[in-house]
Amino acid sequence: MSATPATLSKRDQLMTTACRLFYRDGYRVVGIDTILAEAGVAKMTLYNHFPSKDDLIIAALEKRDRELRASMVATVEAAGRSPLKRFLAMFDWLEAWFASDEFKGCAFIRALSEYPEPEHPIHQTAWRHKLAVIDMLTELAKANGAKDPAALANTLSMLIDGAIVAAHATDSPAPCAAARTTALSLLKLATA
Amino acid sequence: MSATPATLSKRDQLMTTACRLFYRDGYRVVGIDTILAEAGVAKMTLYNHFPSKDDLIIAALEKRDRELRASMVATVEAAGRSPLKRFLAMFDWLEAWFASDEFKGCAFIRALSEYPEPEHPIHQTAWRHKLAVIDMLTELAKANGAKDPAALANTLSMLIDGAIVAAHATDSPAPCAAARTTALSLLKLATA
DNA sequence: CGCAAAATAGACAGATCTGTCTATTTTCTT
DNA sequence: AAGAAAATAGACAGATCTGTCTATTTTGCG
Repeated sequence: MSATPATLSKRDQLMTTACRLFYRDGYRVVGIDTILAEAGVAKMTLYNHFPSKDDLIIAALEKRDRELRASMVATVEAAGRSPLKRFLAMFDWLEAWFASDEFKGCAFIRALSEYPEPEHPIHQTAWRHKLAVIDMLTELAKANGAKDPAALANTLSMLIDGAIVAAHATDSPAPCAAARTTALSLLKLATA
Repeated sequence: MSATPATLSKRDQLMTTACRLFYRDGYRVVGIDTILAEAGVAKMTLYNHFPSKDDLIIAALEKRDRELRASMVATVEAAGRSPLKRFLAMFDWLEAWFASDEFKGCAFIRALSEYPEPEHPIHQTAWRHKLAVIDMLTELAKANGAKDPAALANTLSMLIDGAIVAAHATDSPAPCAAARTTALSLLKLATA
């Protein structure tokens, strides 16, 4: 059994920096050398851990997926036991994210955009994140008594993605309010 | 007054090819030389018409904006005078687009994604297209008696953007149906 | 301590990119 | 037909990119 190293492993340093730079600037525009310099890691260390830049991008996306969903879950859990409060907590989470300084839209939509071929591994990795979020929304819809939780979750996911795009495009958290109001209306319709 | 040339001007040949390749593959990944070779145009001709690649991208986006909106308007007009039919025609348009072979998501969302800085001219050009579509939706909402047409149009725009992302990610026109159903529900709510 | 594994710096290949320049040819207009 | 404007091919600069290789140093572990 391998002991946990006191300092972050080189692999983790690499992924943390890659995650940040890819999200801030883009996937194609950020070069390997920039990440290496900022992470303080040698090039061969990168290529010992990842076969190619694309694999690093995929690892960064998977890392971000884990972190974002853990953060969503934490916010939902903190909202208590009321299904409606838990449902609305997703939009609190969204609003806080939109208002944060680092917000630059959705890393996964942006990955889908930069790698538009459906067969591309990066494209598929990005979509898996959306599916995982839809699963979360389905659970919330179910807990709120929606008649077709999966259908509602799909629609909510679209609404949220549109809000993210609008918030990014306008550099404003305002679209969250419209999304929240609409989501509430749709939830009422789905339980009526 | 300049006579209209029988053949397409070099500028137009360039923009048509650029538009197609940028949409198919992406903005950063497509090089100038590729566009020039495919368009059959010399490099200096490009730089006599456009100061830089970014300006070509902006011109291509503006061209696509004009074409897409003209196509939307044509579909809406062809739907006749019934405000509801005209409203729903937008989703017919969307569905046909999703089902087309060339469909690769929204060129403007993808431009926002590749140029995530809000100050970037390409970012702003892309957002102007979304604003123009929201204007169209506002008119349709008004004609259908929505109490707050602008608010409904904003929400519909988000829903549509989310549907485009989902259709692109899954390479399937299915998300359009959910968007259409939801749009109808929201329209009813907005007029009640 | 001593060895094996991991990480290092840095050169390197080979390709690609945007944008510039020149000298020549084609095209359009009068 | 003549002159002006537009377009051409192609070389070129200078930067950047991913990925490989080597020789050396650092690190972790028994």
